[in-house]
Formats: sequence, C-alpha cells, structure tokens
Amino acid sequence: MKELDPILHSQLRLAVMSILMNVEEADFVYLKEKTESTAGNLSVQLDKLSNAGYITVTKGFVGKKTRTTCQVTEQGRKAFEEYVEALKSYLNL
Amino acid sequence: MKELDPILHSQLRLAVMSILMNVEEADFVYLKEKTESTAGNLSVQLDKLSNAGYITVTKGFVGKKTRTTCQVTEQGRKAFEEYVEALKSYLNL
DNA sequence: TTATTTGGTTTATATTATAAACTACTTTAT
DNA sequence: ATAAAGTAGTTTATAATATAAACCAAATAA
Repeated sequence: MKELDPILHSQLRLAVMSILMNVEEADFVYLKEKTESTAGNLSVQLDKLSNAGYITVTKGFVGKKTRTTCQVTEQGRKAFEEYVEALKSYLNL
Repeated sequence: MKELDPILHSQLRLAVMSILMNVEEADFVYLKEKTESTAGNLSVQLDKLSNAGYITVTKGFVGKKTRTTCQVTEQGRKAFEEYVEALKSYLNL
C-alpha cells in the first residue's frame, strides 16, 4: 500500500493546503477563521508546511499592521496531488 | 470545514479499514503483511478500531494455532463512508 | 530437550498535535 | 498622555498518538 505523506496527513495542515490550492494566497487570519483553529496551532502547522517547502510564508504590512500571507509552492502542489492519488487507493475512488 | 474522524485519520487504521471494506474478513497475519506494519503497532490499532466499534476481532483456532480474524461492523462501514465524504471536500474530488 | 518460529500483547519511547501563556504592537477610551 | 483592550502572531508546556522494542505462550523443528 502507498505511503501517505505524513506532512499532509494531518487535519489542519491538509485543510490549509486544501485552501491554498484554490486561491492565489491567503493570510493568517483568513486561514485561522476558515479552519477554525487556534492561532498557536496554526502557527506551528504553517511552520511545518513552510519547512517542508510546501508553502511560502511572507510577513508584510497593511498600514501599520503586520500581515502574514501564505502561498502554496510548486513542490507543495505536487505533494498535494500525490497525496490525493495515494489516498484514492485507500478509499476506492 | 468538516471534521475528519480521528479514529480513521491514521494511516495504519485507514489501511486496515480499507482492506476490511473489500473482504468478508481478514486475519491478523494477512493484515500485517498487506499493511507492512509491525505486529505491535497493528495490535494496538486493531484495539482502537475495535473499541470504537468499527471492527470486530475474533480469536479462534485453526488446528492448534490461534487465529485472530477481523471484520468491519455496520458502524465501521458507515464511519468509513462518512470519512470519505469529508475527505472529498478537502481534496476537491 | 532445547532452540526456533509463530502469533500475538504489553510497555516504553518518540513524535505529533494542541492549547495555554506570552510578546509586541495598535487602537480605543479616559 | 496613559491605561485598557484588541490584534497578530510566537514560544513553550502538555496531552494524545503512533511506533517499536521487549516480552509471553504455544507450537514446531532440530
């Protein structure tokens, strides 16, 4: 049986990737709301995705407020698609 | 976003359920080979699935040798199908 | 009879996920 | 101007999970 990429096989990280696959970019606050996660948990999981090279995290400003935006990388896109393929073999899809 | 049943969202338990969804029953040794897991890990995960009511585990004999066979329950079947539906929303399927 | 293999379970450890506590800065109210 | 409250996160401590190593009992082979 195929291996399921452990970086993606986590509810919150998968949710984040799922969102990022369908948008240009998304910021921390948006991801937090959409996934209904706590800030701390989200922060940790974004780090993991970032360290894996699956997303880029950019810290910028909107006026005086900080804004952290995330984008999926090409590597992340590929990993996500491979994960989907692997999962399909488990789910009979 | 939908919750992913944490009992099923585990590679090994999902693999076991995936196998059991497609056969009448399967024994410990078969599951161990198919999933390429260690006996200890498999034992623990079968317990969890069993305690959740997703499978039944029956200890019997074949001649003088013990044989542990597993079957998915109706509850397990339902949970698996709900899990698949929830996952689909993450994977754009 | 004593190894060895088979079929597991239990227990200890490593990894992961999560939440709570904290930091730094901004906005609002007094 | 200053205190109080909010915003946007990070760090750290704890709980939960996964995994492997050690163990056990029965059967078979040497």
